[in-house]
Amino acid sequence: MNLRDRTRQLAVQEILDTALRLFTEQGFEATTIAQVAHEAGVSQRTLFRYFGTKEDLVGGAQDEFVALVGTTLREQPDDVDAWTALREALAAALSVHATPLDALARFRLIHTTASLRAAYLGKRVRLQEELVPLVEARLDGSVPAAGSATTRARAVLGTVFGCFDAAMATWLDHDGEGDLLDLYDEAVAAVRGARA
Amino acid sequence: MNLRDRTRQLAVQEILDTALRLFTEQGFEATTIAQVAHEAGVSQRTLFRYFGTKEDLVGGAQDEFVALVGTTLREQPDDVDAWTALREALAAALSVHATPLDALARFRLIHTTASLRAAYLGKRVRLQEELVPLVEARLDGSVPAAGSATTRARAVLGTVFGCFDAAMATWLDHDGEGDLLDLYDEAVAAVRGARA
DNA sequence: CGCCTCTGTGGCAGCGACTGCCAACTAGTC
DNA sequence: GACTAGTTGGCAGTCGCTGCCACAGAGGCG
Repeated sequence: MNLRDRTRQLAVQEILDTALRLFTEQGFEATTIAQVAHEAGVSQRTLFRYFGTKEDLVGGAQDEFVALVGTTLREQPDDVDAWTALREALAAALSVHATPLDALARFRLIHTTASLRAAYLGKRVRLQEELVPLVEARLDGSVPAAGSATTRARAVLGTVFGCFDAAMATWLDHDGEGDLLDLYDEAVAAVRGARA
Repeated sequence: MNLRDRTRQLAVQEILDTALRLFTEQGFEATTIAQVAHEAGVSQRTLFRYFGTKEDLVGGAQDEFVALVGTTLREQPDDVDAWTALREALAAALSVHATPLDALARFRLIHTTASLRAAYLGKRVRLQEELVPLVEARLDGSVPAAGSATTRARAVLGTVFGCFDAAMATWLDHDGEGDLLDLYDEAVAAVRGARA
């Protein structure tokens, strides 16, 4: 790896750390880009070259999350149904967070800041649309169903992510105690009923 | 009603019409607030006094929608279960749109513009949180369920709105043909199975 | 080792959304 | 008809974000 690449990676990490620190200390809105750039030791212009928007300073990890859901879903065997495959994808994506404590801080920041939450939701919606064909291929064909396959796939995706949000909200309410995936299972069970 | 109030209402309508026209003609991002204000015959400052953000120029109807879902849900008889009550609330909220054509244009604009979509999703998430206690009171208590009532209520809400999004996406794909509520029923059926 | 090239960086000016402040105006009141 | 109070508009300023250009330093070459 080049010297250039190494220094750049160092700068990126420094920016991310500084940003998360300042955002949690004094709030997202109250922190200016100029402040983050200055304290991280880079120019404002460079900061915007690395991260396109202020929200990306927090949501960078979310991009990995989104990407991982997609790749994991693709890797599932063909005979796994949509619900199971999506659950596996969420589980895999959640495992990227090194420490749950870091995840808690980051998720809470996103959850409590309007603009961050909006940015996150926007990315998620885009992910959902990407996954539609993948889910469509896994729909249970044994039971004749009404409506187009696309609508049904979208409904499954909306439900999965809706239940994931429900689990996340409760998880944050309880300060990250308990397993997020267990809460997700509870949420899905509440909607679909207990099944094998 | 005062003369003041009347002229103000007139100005508001003029601004809304101008905004929707310009947004659909040349796109949301490509249209500046200055342009809308000028063509509507008011100052920029006044425009921002009426509408806090650029997104509100489109999403104003969404606010009614959101409010109507809440009030309708509250008005449902106590013995109506959560799913049915929420369906009724959505149906009532959808009926506010005078012409489906206007609704189509507005929904499509929101659906295809990233920032508008993010703003809409943010508002909806807030609505969901408001509705949690109302749904919680309507959860089916006849079957013992795992997990906290709050989580289950959030899951139901997430699913309902997730399915609504699925229906909306398909509805927009088909240029607004068919009944949105029928599509919603299809989506819910795909998730929960056909029930009485 | 010295030179050259080329990528990456920083500064600057500028745009657009949005806000606070103040002055001018005018609808409502007595 | 004058006074008051709420409305409006303009101005300046902040903040996120972008295009442009000059410069420095890293990587490749003889």
